[in-house]
This record gives sequence, structure tokens and C-alpha cells, in this order.
Amino acid sequence: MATLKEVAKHAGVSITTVSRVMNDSSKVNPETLQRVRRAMQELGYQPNRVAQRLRTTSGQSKLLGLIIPDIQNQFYSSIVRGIEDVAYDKNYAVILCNSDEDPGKEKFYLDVLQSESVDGIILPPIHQHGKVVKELIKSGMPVVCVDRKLSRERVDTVVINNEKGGYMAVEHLLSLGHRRIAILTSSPQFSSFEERQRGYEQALRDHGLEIDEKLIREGDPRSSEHARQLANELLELERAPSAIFATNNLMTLGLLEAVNENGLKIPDDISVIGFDDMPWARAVTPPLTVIRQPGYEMGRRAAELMFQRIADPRREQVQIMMEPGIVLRESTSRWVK
Amino acid sequence: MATLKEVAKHAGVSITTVSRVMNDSSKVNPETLQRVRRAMQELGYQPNRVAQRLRTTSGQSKLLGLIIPDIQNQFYSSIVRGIEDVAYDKNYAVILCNSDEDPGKEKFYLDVLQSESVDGIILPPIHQHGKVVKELIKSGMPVVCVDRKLSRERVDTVVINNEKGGYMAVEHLLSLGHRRIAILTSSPQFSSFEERQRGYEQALRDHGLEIDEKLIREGDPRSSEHARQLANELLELERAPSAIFATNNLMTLGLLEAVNENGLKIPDDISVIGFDDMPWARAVTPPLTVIRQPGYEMGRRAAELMFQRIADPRREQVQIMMEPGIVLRESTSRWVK
DNA sequence: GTGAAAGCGCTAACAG
DNA sequence: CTGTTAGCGCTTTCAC
Repeated sequence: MATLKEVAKHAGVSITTVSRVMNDSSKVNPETLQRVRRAMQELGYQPNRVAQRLRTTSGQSKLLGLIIPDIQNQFYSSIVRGIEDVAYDKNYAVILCNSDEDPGKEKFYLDVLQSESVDGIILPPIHQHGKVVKELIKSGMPVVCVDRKLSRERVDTVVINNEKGGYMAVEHLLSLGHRRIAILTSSPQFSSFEERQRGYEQALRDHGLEIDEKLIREGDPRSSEHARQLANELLELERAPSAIFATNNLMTLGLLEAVNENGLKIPDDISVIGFDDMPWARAVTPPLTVIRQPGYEMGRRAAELMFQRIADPRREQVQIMMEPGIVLRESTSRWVK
Repeated sequence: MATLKEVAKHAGVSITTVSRVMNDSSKVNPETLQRVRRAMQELGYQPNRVAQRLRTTSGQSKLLGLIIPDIQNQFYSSIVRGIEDVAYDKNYAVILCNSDEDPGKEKFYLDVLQSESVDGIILPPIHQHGKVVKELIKSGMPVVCVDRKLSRERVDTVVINNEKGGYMAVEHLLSLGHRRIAILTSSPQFSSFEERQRGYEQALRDHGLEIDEKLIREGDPRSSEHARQLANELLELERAPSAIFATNNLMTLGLLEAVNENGLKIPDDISVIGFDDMPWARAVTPPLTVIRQPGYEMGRRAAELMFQRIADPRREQVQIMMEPGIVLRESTSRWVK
């Protein structure tokens, strides 16, 4: 690969001039500019991003770090895609890391990303009270939280209104006549699941129903298998639920399997509502009613916030809360006695 | 972040010694080693990967580049995950890029990755005759192809036996009594689809059937929507197929939608077989028969090849061909007259 | 408008 | 075994 030096020699100027051509070409004599540009062309010059990054203080590394629980979860791959598209427009590349909800891995990757001098880090924090991330923010690294909040911290954040999403799901089921509604949720350490469950409980209370702890099951949000087990337990209950609300896409998958296994028909025997409108949601039979969250758009927004922060590190933090939607399909189309 | 210099000062040694402690600690006096290690601890020292990379010739950047068509395709997210897991074990991070099957983007990212001095690049080439990638290999950059081959090029490669996969799918349908079998495939520029289609044709020929061009539809492999249209066309054919083989997961999704829309029941009215055993394949009703490809494992293998090549750049190229499997489920459970 | 020179944090000869 | 020194390729004062 050609270097600045070679280009300079080829164009008969100093490396400083070439560097200027790359950065603020306004300060260069038009003729010189021409000559340098041609030299770059001819040598197929590509600036060395590593050297650029080493030299520059910050905000110039053209690299973003991204730590997500698992890229195999389609919700996160939508977010990643949204981020990447915005990054591409700005000539940025993205380092992708999977934390598996393991704080150790999160810490490891946080260190790596700092050591790579990325311009900023986008992540759904594994723990809403996580100390490591909070310290990172204090250290001055631009951070944007997406999908999950960091409690009591001033940080740019993009989430959806999870509580409302949970509420909408349950309200819809109630309007259909359901009275025993179960929820497959996850640990309250994740702000998103805690909020969805809160919405579930609120909707029940608002309709004068009591919360039945037996109908609330917490599973590993990364495991459809675990959700399948929990769903099976629910279906075997003496007073089994007539509707089940699964709070993320993987749990929905496990739920569908359990329903299949038990030979139950949706929506005749049981109603099902999922979270996340995945591509397969309308290909299954019957098509699935879901709470939609705009993953791709959330990713885009998060990346935009990041670039704003990089451009102006002392600007006020912004919290974006997007609206969930409900997509009605046949899995909740019939009333159950 | 603490630097070498600070650690050196703190430990009362030269920076060289500290550097040695990081690299080949064998050459350092045990006592000095102790002292330096403690200094690192106390200052929370993290080596600056950017500086390391700038200085080092190659094979030390601890960064891998990855260019895939689209992370939102679950097959690719499995591959990515496999690669990332192996990389993590080796203390490597991964830069992820989406090409959208656009050679321009592929080229752009290839330049970025080179400019980032990554130790190697893993990718499914967009075009099996692609010049850019071939030149990259000649330039000495370690490259591993995964999922798709590069024709007539000596390069480490991990693929599955796509032709066999296509053959198995069709043979299974034939054994069920189907005689009009359609295929949803994609452009032959992608080695994988070309091969799957070849398997399809071979199986038909081996059973004395003629290839009917009307039953072969080429779509955009990234668009379930396009596949849905093509499937609709097939279903409206005067002599409609009694079975359809979709050659990747997104096309399968489009196919299922089309079948639903036409009010057809699987497997009574039509048999369906997909490619890729996605998590949702057994959650749909009826569960879907598919040709399985081990995406995660392919990713792992590709990463392993990469690390071998990085360790020994002149070693003989390896081509790994993995075996597809067929997962029989109800979508092809009944015979059709 | 342009160039010389310093230095980002590190590794790798080369001396001692 | 340890330290001195010279850069990797670039940006950024500071002169001219």
C-alpha cells in the first residue's frame, strides 16, 4: 500500500501538503491540489487508518464499537444493521462483539474497544446498574445505550416504550375475553424485560384482575429451549392459561414449539402473542400477532446519536423512546370462553 | 489510559523491559517481571492495540475482517457467531461489514479492512469470478472464503456440498411420488446457488425426468418478498408443481407466505422443502423439512483456517467441504397424487 | 501556501 | 538480562 511519503514524492510536495489535501483541502493551492490528487489516484493511495488513529486525539478513528448479547438474535441483527448502514454513510467501520449476557465478556470487549481507540461504543447494557459501563462513560468515551437503559445515568439512549408494549399485548388479550393470561419473561436485571412485565401487570390490574405468580415465568432470553420448558409447565398447569404472552422472539419460538407438542391449535385452543415482528412471524400458521419494535430504526437512531455526540461531546444527553406497535394477525383472532 | 512509558516509570525500568514482559517474558529476570507485572496491575495498564498494530508487520493486529452479504440473514449470523467465538478465544476482535451483494460495497470494505491492517479477511465472495478478491489474495492478505467458492483460485475455503444438498432435497420429494418439482433459486454468480440448482437438475435427470424451465425461478436471495412473488407465479401455473424447493432461508419464508395466501395446506396440497434449518423451521405449522447446513460450525472452521494461515502464510491451501443433512419434518410427510 | 520537525504508543534491532 | 534508539504512517504546531 502506498504511503503519504510516496504520494508526496510522486507529486513533488511535502507530506504535510498531502495530509492537508486529505483534511482541509481549502488551504491548498488549487494547482497543487490537482497534482496531489492525481498522484493519489495513480498510486491508488489509501490512508492508513491505524496511523491516523494513533496520531489523532479522538473522534477521528472512523471506528465504532458495538457490544450486543448475541448476533444470532434477529432483533439484535436488525439493530446492528441499522447502525452499520449509518456508519457506512459516514465512512465508519464497526467492530462487533457478542457478550452472551456475560459481564466478563462485556468487560473484556470494553477494554478491547478502548484499546482500539474506537470513537464510541453502542450497547444494550447487560445490567441496568452495571458499574463498568458507568465508569466508561465517566472516562469520557462516547456511549449510546440501545434497547436497554442504564439506570440513573446521563447517557444517550434509544429504547422503545416497553411497558406500553407489554400493556398493549395484555390489553388486546383481555379485550378478546381472556382472563388467565401468562407471561414468559426474563430477569429484571434487563430493563426491557422488567418494563414489559410491568406493563403486563398494570394491564391486569387496570382490569381488576389479580396477578397470579404461577402465570409469570422468567427464562433465559437467549434460549428458546428454556422458554419451551417454561411454556410446557404453563400448559400443564391445573388452571392453564388461555393466552400466553412471550416477551421476546426466541421465547416466542419456544412457546410455539410447546404449543405444537401439546397438540393445541392456535387460536382455537390457546391465543399467543409475541414480541418482535420477525420475518417468520407472518409465515407461520396461523400468522402471529406481535408487538412490533423497530429494531433497524432503533439502530439507526442510536448511530445518529453517537455521531452527534462525537461531533459535540458536551452536548446534552438525549433519551429517545420509540413507540411499539401491535400487529394483529390470526394467532389472537378468536375469542376463547 | 496508562501507557508503556508510565508503567516503565512506575516500575523503575525501561519501556523495552515492559514491552518484553508483554511479549516474551522468558527473557526477563523473574524479579523484574514481578515488579513490572505489579506496576501494570496498579495502573490498570491495557496495551494500545492501535500502536501495536502500526508498529508490527503483520499477524499481530488481533483484528479480523468479515464481509458478509447481510447480517440480517440468519445463516450469516450463525457463521459470524462461529467466527467470533473462535476469535474471542484468541483475543481477536472482528470488524463486521455488510456488502448487500454490492461489489462496490465489497470493494469499499476491502479497502477499509486493508487500511485497518487486519490480520485476515473472511468472506463469501459476491462473485465467484470476482477480480478484486483475487487480487487481494495475490497481494498477500490472508483470505478465507466461506459459504461460497472463488473459482480457479487457490484459497482456503469452507463450503458445504451444495450440489448434494440440492440433490437430497429433490430425491426426497421424488421418493414421495412428486413429479413436478419447482425450485426457487438465485443467480449462478453465487457458487452456492448454482450448485444447489445443479443438484436439483441432476436428481431429476437421474430419475428420467425432464427439466422444465418454467419450474425454475431465480430470485434475489436477500428478498423473501421477491421469492413470494415467484412462488405465486409457480402456484398459478397451468400445470402447477406439487412440491417446491426453496434454496435459502429467506426464499423459504416467501414461499410459505405465498402458500398461505393461496389457501393451500402443507403437506396436503403441496409439499415444501427449505434450505437452512433455522430456529423457526420447527416452530411453524407444519414443521418444515429442510436441508441443514451447519452455519455456526462453518464459521468456526473458517476462523480456524484463518488462524492457521496467519500462523503460517505459506502453508498449502485447504478446501473444507462439509456435508449437508436432511431434516425430515411434516411439510413433506404425505404423498401427493 | 508550504515545509520541517515533533511525536502518538509501541516493537525490534543493536549495544552494552 | 536490560536500556537506547529508530521508526511504523500520520497529524499538527510552528516557522518561513
